Order: sequence, then structure tokens, then C-alpha cells
Amino acid sequence: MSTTAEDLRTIALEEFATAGYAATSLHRIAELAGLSKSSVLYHYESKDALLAAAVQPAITALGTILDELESKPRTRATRNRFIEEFVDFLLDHTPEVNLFINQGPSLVDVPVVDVANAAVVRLAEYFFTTTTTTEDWMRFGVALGGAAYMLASQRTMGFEPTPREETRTVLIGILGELLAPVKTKG
Amino acid sequence: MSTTAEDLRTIALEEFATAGYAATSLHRIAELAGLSKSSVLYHYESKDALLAAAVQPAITALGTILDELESKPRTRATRNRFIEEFVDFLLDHTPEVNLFINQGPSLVDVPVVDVANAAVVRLAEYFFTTTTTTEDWMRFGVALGGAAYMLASQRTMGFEPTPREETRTVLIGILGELLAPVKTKG
DNA sequence: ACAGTTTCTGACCGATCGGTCAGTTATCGT
DNA sequence: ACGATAACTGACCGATCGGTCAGAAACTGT
Repeated sequence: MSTTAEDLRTIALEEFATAGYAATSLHRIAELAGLSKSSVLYHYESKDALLAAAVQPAITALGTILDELESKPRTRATRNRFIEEFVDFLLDHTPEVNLFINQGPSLVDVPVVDVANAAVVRLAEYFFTTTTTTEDWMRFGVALGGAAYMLASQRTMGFEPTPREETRTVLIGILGELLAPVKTKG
Repeated sequence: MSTTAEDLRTIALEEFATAGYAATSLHRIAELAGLSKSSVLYHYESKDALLAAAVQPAITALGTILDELESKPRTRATRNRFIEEFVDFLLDHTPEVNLFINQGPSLVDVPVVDVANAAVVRLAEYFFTTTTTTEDWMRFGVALGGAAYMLASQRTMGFEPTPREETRTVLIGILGELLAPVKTKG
């Protein structure tokens, strides 16, 4: 069972993430939902509102994860546990993450995107409290953008549909390497 | 010294990469160039043609690098040398790469994008000729998308402008790790 | 059966899109 | 000085955009 509003949210999210927010018309969304454009605007007062509704759950979920993270002791185990939770988050909200990573800079006027940006900053600050070297920042950027791109490629391209459990395990390993590099110097 | 056509190419590339192709109007490009929309269409016969002209040099450059790569013996030294050249390519053509990574899937009808896609496949095939495990593909995706995202973030966000040489060195190291993981098993 | 509410639709609006075209301005070879 | 050509512009076109609105259609409780 699903409501019309939920269907629209799902369809819009998928289109926004793949074709782009600007390139996706309300008519197109209505067409995919089997409705008229007017009906879409009945459930959501504007295109912006539809975007906000589409990404809101992901932002809330990430906020919750970060709340937990910051409340725990700053140990290696906590950090490793977080990486697992973060990978689960990426797998559960791949379209939203992809939308944010790819089109975030061009959606500056949408309030909900600012919240998402703030969450990323929070995330980065946790990993690099004092020792924020250039390499740390670069590793963080590669990990975040790389994971998002790779998952998006898996989704959009044909790319044999890897079982979620395998994707999860491998991605946790890769992010672990990137965010906790073997200290070779110092 | 620079011609009007070159200016338009540069401006369009920057706008397409940051604001998105669909979200960038010819009027906007003309405005940034201090011209009228008609003048833009005088130098480039269509918006598509402008996009093609903007990304063509990067695609040609990548093609050249791949030609060289495939002509050399398949040694570790060749592979390491290639990573250096590839990082230089990323640094020299960051907007183009970012445009392709972020909006490639939504620009399917533009011929030049297909050529770029083919180049990425060529690249992937070089790294994983026979032993294309799922993890290999994922590492390749993370490396490619991660490098592109990180460089784009450096450009668009404030992010203290790291000297090119430092960015280059660190990025070569990161890609080296991702594309030639320490074999822990087997 | 009927009133009330939710859901949905077509017609319409102003704005903006990419693109065309006739004509003006600037540049240049001779 | 002048004709040819390159560069540029404003007016205009059909199409599509996001959004409004009055009303039809469907579903609800009584």
C-alpha cells in the first residue's frame, strides 16, 4: 500500500537524481505517475517543495546518525561502527546522496540543501578535529564523492546488480582505508 | 590574447559544470561574456554545439593518454606513470571531468558524451583485463568519482586553495592505493 | 440518497527557453 | 575611400516552463 503523495515523492526523487532537478519538469513527473501536472501541484505546493519532501527523510536520517556518533566516546571502535552505519545510510538513500553530491552546488536557494551541507561539515569535523591536514580533507572528499558516484553508477549503468551485502562489505573496507590510512610517516 | 569564441567556450564550460547544463541559459552565458544571446548563437550554432566545443579538448586529451598507455608494455611502472598523467589530466580539465561525472547520465543525447563514456570504459578495461572482480570495479568507481568530486569541491567551495603540486602528489598517492590495493588475501 | 470533503483535471497565465532572421556596426584588404 | 566580410544586435517565433483557478469526479460518513 502506498499513497499518491508517496509515489510522487519516489518518482520525483528518482528523476531529480538521474536527469537533474532543472531538467525534470512537473509534467514529466506527472506523466510517470499517471497523473496530470495539476495533481502533482495539488499534493505539493511547488517544485521546490517536492524536492524538499524527496530529500528530507535522508537528511533526517543522517542527522540522527551524527547525533549518535557525537554522543559516543571517541574511540576507534566508535569510528568503525560509524563507517558501517554510514555505508548503510548510503545504500538506503543512494538517490538522495547522489542528488546532493552532483547537484548540491547548483541548488543553493533550496533551504533543505543547506541543511544537508551543514551535515557534511559536521561529518568532516568529527573525523578531523584538530589534525586537519590537506591530505585528510582530500581523503574525506574522495571517500564521500567516490562512494556516491560508485553507487550511482551501479544504479544507472547496467553494471551487474551486485548483492547489497557484498557492496556493503567492500565499501566498508574501502572507506576504512581512505578515512584511516596506514600511518607510514611520523 | 583570446578570441570571443574561446571566451564563450570557457564561460560556458564553467557554468555548465557548476550550475548544470539544463539550468544554464544562453542568455546567462551571453550576459557573462558581455554579449547578446544572438552573438552566442553566431559563434556556436546551438547550445549542444557549445557544450560539445567546451568538452571536446578534454576528451581528445584523454584519448591521447589512453593511446599512449595501450601502446606501452603492461608493467607496474607503466601503470604508475599513467596514474601521474591521469592526475595531471584531472587537474588540467577539472570542470570538464566534473561536468561529465555529474551530468553524464542526463546528457545521453549529446554525441560527444558518448565518446567520453567510451573513454571511461577503455580506461576501466585497461586496469582490469581478466580479473575484474566486483571489488576492482568498486575501487575504480570510487577512485574516478572521488577524485572528480574532491577537485570540484576544492574549486566551488571556499576550501583553502591548495597548491597544485601538493594536490597532485596527494591525489597520486590516493589513486595508487585505490587502484593497486595491497593484496591481503590470496 | 445526499452533503461534504478529498482528489483530480483542463484551460489558462506570464515568463523563459532555444533558435531564426533581417539588418546594423565594426574591421580589414585594397 | 570603399566594398567585402566578420561580428554583433533586437525583434520575433513556437515551445515549454512553473504555477493558478474554477470546476468535475470520486470517495466519505450519515
